[in-house]
Amino acid sequence: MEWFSQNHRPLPWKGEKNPYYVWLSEIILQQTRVEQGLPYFEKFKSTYPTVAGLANAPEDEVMKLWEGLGYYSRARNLHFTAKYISKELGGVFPSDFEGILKLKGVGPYTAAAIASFAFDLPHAVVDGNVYRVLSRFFGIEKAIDSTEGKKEFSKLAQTLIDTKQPANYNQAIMDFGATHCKPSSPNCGKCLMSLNCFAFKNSKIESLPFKSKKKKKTRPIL
DNA sequence: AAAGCGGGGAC
DNA sequence: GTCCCAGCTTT
Repeated sequence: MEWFSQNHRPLPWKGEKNPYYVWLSEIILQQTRVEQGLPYFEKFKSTYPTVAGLANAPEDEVMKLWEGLGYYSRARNLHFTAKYISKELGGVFPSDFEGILKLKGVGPYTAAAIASFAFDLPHAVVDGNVYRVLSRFFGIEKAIDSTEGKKEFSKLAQTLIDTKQPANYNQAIMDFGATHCKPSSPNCGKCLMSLNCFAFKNSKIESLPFKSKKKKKTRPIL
């Protein structure tokens, strides 16, 4: 958080408290780089300023707006959930973790993100950035793509969160992973925590985090 | 537990 | 080519 206080990336969803906008940004950013998702967030926000607007939009219009972003089930679930919130929940976004997690297209990461950013609830996010930062700093070699590994990281993350400012903590650790503790060529040279970092001290920056799954094979040439 | 889903940038 | 990205759903 000290690092974060002096390394701000100004992004339109930072500090956002409207759960609809937080949700929208998080769905768009699933497995998607910030730079790629940014214009889509602006498009959706201006086209559908409210969840009711999104709910009332025709399906093909929503899909057309999503075009080019990939993982199209996200768009279908986005539209479905907007209709659900608008029609079944009276337009009121769920405000507790369990309720948020029930929404179609919302998993553990996104539920924690919405809970913390929009409602200041102390749920730690665990995304690709968090896996990387925690595995390196604590020297956790358990596979991040295994059921057991996910449980362990999630449990650890939850013990680390600053319960007084969960939104700021979650933003900080993800930004730190995205721009400082990067997958390749992390900026260990000027890292506030390198002297306490297991991976840095043991030359394991390149081998952490550990994944067990084989690389996806190229399609055989027929 | 493993597979399926995508476009795109960095190396 | 390979890896990874503010992951989730289905098998």
